[in-house]
Amino acid sequence: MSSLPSRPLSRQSPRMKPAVPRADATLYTITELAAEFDVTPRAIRFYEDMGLIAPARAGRNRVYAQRDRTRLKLTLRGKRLGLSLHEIKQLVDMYDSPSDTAPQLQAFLGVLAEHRRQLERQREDLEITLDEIAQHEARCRSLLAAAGAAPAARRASGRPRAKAKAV
Amino acid sequence: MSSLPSRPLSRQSPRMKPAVPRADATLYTITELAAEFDVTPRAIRFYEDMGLIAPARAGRNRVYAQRDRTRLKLTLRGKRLGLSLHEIKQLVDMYDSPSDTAPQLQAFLGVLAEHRRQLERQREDLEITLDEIAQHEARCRSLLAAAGAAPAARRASGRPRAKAKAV
DNA sequence: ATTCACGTTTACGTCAACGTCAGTCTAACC
DNA sequence: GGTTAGACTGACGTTGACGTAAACGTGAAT
Repeated sequence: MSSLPSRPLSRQSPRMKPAVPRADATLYTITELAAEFDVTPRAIRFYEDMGLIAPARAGRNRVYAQRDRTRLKLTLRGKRLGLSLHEIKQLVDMYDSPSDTAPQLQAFLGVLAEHRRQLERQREDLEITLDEIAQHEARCRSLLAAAGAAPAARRASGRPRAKAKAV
Repeated sequence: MSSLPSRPLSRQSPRMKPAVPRADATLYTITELAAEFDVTPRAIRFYEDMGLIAPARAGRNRVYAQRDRTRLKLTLRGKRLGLSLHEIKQLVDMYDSPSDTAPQLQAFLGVLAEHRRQLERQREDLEITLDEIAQHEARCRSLLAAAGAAPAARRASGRPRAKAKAV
């Protein structure tokens, strides 16, 4: 009944550029994707429930094409940015929606602008935080150097060399 | 019983550099901070429960000094970066902990390095996403321009000018 | 024929991060 | 002196994002 190819649903040959580059027909099972992106199948199914992915089916089983893989990738990237699944959906839905009417396009621009504002603020926060972390690291290292040079009780704990280079 | 000054717990004068710049003694109530940072008092109390802030008390009431205000600020910045309150605590705790012993400093460096890795990856994700958003915006605008120029039904909807400049 | 090894659905559990009440206290103002 | 305005302490509710367990199906290997 099912049309699933026996085992190697995804051919192991990694990059086999076809002569005619028609939309890469490589398919994946849910556990393959889960392993590749280091998430649980449960999470992937959950993203499907939330409308983020919509894989095809072979009988009961889910079959993921490149498009689905991409959407999953975008989803996880969004997660790393701290976006909610709802926000992520707003974004990934635009990636492959035709959306031709003017009002729709206007709405899209609105959403995009909002996300851009948020992400740009995040970028500021990020730079500041990374700067501060660098400062703390420098301070720690200089303290370690001072503590490692002064006391009589000197041990070979860790590496002897570590030149603190303040930023 | 309480030593709370009657009303203006926080003097409205914004920047009154004292001749002797001793650690800015300005104090804040919880609602003042809540208003300033646009969060609820409940959230601030929750952060206290999580060990992120530890304001002094005047009787039963919380009194926030500059140090507390700073930690709250750092907390909210961490939130915008998508960090958990636990992660945030790790970071802000380092901001004002003396921590002199070598093992402690080593541990700190480890935590800092980990956070830095995470944030640097996040920065990559951020740049990519912002790029993609810019592309989408450009595409939307060009579509709007094309749709606005062609059809007979032409409206004065929005601004007529908007030159899409692809990245 | 049975046993895996995966995959599926359904349902309930959990954890973080608060929101939302309810009841209380207290300083202040009329 | 009564009331009103903030602040406080529980305690329970909620939402998002899954984890976990149960019960079942199914092709492949032994």
